[in-house]
Amino acid sequence: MAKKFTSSLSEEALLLVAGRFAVLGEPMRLRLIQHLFAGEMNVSQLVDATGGTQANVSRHLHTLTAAQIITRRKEGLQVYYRISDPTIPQLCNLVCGSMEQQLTRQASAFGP
Amino acid sequence: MAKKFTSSLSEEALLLVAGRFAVLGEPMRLRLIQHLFAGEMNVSQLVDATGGTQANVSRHLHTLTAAQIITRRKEGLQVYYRISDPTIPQLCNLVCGSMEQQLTRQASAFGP
DNA sequence: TAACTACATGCGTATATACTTATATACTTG
DNA sequence: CAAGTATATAAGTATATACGCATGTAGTTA
Repeated sequence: MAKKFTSSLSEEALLLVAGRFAVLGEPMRLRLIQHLFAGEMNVSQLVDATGGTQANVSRHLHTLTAAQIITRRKEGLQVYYRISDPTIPQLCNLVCGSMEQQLTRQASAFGP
Repeated sequence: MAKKFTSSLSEEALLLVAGRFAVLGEPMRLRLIQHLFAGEMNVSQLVDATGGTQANVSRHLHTLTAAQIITRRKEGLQVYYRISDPTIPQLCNLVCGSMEQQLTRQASAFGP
């Protein structure tokens, strides 16, 4: 059984969890993740898809890889990345739904 | 039906989602959230519980309130905060479980 | 081997933000 | 009203990090 965050956690574990949230807290990284939901892509494809510079995309991919959110697969000259952590889509959808609900509720405060 | 992050999202929505992750990406804020899982607490109690300064705790509580993760209830001289977004515990536990699994897998790479 | 392509990385700069100190505000009580 | 308490905020500093530019490295092809 997995240890639950809600029932007290060591400071060290808390820092790890915060680190993971922080990794997901950058728009460019989230953009990369979003594109990777469609399936495996190489760096050039991600550069085109996101409109970022090659250097910046590469760096963020490194960060995501270090966080074990995505994995690297080298094929000749290209490097393909894909999402390796199955909780990432759940996580994103959970947040997305929560945000939508918040905004809907706020919007309804201005009328029916 | 809530819009899913996994099926393409507007840039604006993506920024909002990133912002929420970023809010959860600070250790002190996560520490406050963790203590609030036990129930409603006022600022002084949170200062004691976390060991932070009053000013810093107050600022982070403001950030969490702005993100609609917690709500403020003023009672006389004290201000009580509590978690208002029900997805927060789910979110934290999801990440926590994922981290644990990662580390367990890594640990097992060093032998049985 | 030379030239080329895809990706990674070192370094500098700009910017965001966490934290501290000091002070302000809001409420209570004498 | 004065003094005290709980919380918020303003201003300054320190630090982290995202980004751009330049360059390095790995692999391919001529």
